[in-house]
Amino acid sequence: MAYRLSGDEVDLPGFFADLVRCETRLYNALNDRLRERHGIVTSQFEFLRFLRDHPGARVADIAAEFAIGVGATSKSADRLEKQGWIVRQPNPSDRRSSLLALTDDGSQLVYAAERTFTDGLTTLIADTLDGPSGAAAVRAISKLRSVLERNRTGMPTG
Amino acid sequence: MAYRLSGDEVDLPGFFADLVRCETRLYNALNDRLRERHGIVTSQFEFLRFLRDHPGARVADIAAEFAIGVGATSKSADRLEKQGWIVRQPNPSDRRSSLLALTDDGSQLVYAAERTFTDGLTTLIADTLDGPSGAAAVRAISKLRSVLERNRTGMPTG
DNA sequence: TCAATCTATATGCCATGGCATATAGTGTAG
DNA sequence: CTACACTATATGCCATGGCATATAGATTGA
Repeated sequence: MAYRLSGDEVDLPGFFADLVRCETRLYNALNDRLRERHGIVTSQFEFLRFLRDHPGARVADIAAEFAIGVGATSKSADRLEKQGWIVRQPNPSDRRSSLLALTDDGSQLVYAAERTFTDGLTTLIADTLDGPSGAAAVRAISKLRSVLERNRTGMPTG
Repeated sequence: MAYRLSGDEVDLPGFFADLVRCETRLYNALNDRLRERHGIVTSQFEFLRFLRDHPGARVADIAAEFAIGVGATSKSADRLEKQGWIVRQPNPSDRRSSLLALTDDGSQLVYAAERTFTDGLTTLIADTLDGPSGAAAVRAISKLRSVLERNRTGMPTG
């Protein structure tokens, strides 16, 4: 009996290990599919999809969303820009930053990759998350994310 | 209504995003604590802890556990060996491989770091996973991991 | 036994991210 | 208006992991 919570006991290290293993394997599996069919990996798909849903986002906005550093985000944007999928547009209200936006190519890529991504995810985990206990898990992870974001947990320095 | 599962609907892309965000932020936050107090990061702690719990594991065993490539695992072992935390012992039954084991220093490190790790995790997520819905989530993630491992989902090539 | 094949690991090259730092631009107190 | 602090991004160096390949050792079939 390692932990005493109010009424339920949870093996937190075990839960963390499971969470990380799931994330790693799903990321790897989706990378394979996206790389083969679209020449991108999952992190790039997520970046492009965020930009589709938040046009004009700045580097700092993307760093905050994914909890990675602004330096890494800037370099990631460089690579996507070099591929012709995004552009940096001047920010009229602050010349230190740029507004990022998808190009037409980038937009088409996101929509095509989104099908691959969603289909892959469905194949990989839909059955397992089926039923009320799966739905409960989905809600609990969503709540955990909210708490971590509210507390600004795990934001990299740079 | 994006997906129809038997009785429940789950936003799989949303779930995946939440899962990845939680993993990233928890990993980052634990990295901060472990780096400051012990000079290691979470992936190294997990490697060392696995070796404590599975003495004599080979590189391939560790790669399978963490769903990373054997090349990456070999290099990770190099670094831990250089720090004096693990040793490669000759494998009497197969001279291609080595049996990995903790040194005394490595063993002490694991035990000290384990306290930091567990305490950090408790601070970060125990409250949020409290109660029956948290316990349900823990079970569901555990089940998801089992399914992914059984299917050998997302094992890297090399 | 021995060639062919398979296996376990190591290594090289590349991509990515963290952290530290540099630089340009912004805001502010006086 | 100007010095000073602050902010947003870019860049350099390092660590890590993926993938391809190399190599030593094991295994197998004739």
